[in-house]
Amino acid sequence: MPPKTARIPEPGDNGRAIELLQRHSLTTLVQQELERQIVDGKLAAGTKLNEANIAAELRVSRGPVREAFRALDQSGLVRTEKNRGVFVRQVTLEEAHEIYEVRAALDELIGRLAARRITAQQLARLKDIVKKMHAAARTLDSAAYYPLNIEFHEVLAEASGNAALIENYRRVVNELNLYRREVLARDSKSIPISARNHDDIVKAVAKGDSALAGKLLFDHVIDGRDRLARTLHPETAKGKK
Amino acid sequence: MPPKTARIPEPGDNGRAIELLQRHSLTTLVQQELERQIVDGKLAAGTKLNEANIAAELRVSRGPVREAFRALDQSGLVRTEKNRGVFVRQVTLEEAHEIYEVRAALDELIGRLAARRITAQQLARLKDIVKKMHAAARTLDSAAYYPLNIEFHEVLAEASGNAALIENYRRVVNELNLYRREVLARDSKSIPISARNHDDIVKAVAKGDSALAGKLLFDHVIDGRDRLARTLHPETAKGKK
DNA sequence: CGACAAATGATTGTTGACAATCTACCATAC
DNA sequence: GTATGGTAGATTGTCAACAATCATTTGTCG
Repeated sequence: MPPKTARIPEPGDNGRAIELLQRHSLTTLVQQELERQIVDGKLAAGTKLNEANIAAELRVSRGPVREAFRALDQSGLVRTEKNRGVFVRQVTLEEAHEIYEVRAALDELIGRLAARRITAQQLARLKDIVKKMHAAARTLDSAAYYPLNIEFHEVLAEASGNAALIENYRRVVNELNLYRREVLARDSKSIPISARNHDDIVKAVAKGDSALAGKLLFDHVIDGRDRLARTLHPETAKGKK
Repeated sequence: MPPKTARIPEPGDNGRAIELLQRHSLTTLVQQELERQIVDGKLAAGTKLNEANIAAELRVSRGPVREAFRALDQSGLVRTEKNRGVFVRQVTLEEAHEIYEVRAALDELIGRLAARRITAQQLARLKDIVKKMHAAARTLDSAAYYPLNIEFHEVLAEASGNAALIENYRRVVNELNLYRREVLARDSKSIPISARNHDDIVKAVAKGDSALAGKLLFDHVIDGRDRLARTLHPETAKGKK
């Protein structure tokens, strides 16, 4: 009589690789590739995406490309015009203004939850990132600062322990990248301010002060938005309520 | 050199109807139809969606159906398993718990913004809805109360004046409908509490008290979540922090 | 010379067919 | 009787061809 030979493939198996290959269809691969190129800025905002060309480049037929377009449309990275094609989404100043508010609300929740749930390991990572941030701030090195900023908020989001929140946060940040990309380097003056903000946020989270961490993050995002807006349009910014 | 003959069709045209027909491709129509059926509950959570069957029912080929699936997948209404098909998404208790928190954060922002920007007309609509709510609450008529509740929050969202926020709000609420649908009628006891909440919210918005309106809405959503959770799982709820 | 109209080329929208994969059932061996 | 292996049917993944629509150019008329 054979004993229970229920074979559960242990993780670390090569079954891991098999599973990945099985889950990825051409549609998802095309989607990921296009998303990468858009977020990285290799496909500039407003660029027209030609189905046939992309299909030829990626060596697939138009079907998977079209399906990937629908997914990207829904996630806000491209906009579709019937019989005209799909274009990398242009985010106007007004839209970005609105999206920043949404991000602020999400980040506020991230702060509140992270203050309660963050692990010692995650907190150590944050402190390490902040340390590097101050180094970059001293030389106003925006090229070094920018990825640190991304990473800081990403770690914080993960520390919230809320998968739905993380997902929404990432989508919104992706949309904002479409707006922010072109104007990154211009805003080096505000780096020291931003770096100090992160200091305070880490302290609040470390203390477990949920309300304070939330409020600091909300204000941090809104301040960043307004600094960026002033950098882009110095004349119109001051009168804005 | 292209002569700038930018022809702008004036609004109020009959071009309005034409424009709608021009914008809707089969893919978008299929997407809207499926979304309607899912949110209405005609397609129960977990249902397998057969490409060929749906294509036959809607008298289109499989292509547009597949594209609609990708869009619905990205918006969280269905989940896709490679070579197995797409299924109406099942939202577990834990996921719903998380999504409710995201909704609470979005609603908090809605409250803050609406308190500043709401028009007299919108405020009148809210008061009218609340009046009807109290009528439904007196008889614990959950069938009448539910659509009023939807409408109340929809009007409030529009009053926020933030298109990106409204969009995110609707997506999250759509996801929650997948969870809430099955258990609506059970929770009639908490209707009076919910109705009083709406009273307070309207007052805060009318006063223009941004912070209070936000806090009331946040708590309102979280309270609703917890009441629903207690109704579903009376035993596990009390120990929850 | 400029404006309108028709035709041409390019691109998207849709469809049906083929290939790959999974599910269910049945036969066979122990 | 249970378990293993294989086969048949159904379903999804991908592709290429056809139809519809849009953009551009060319030609004609005023």
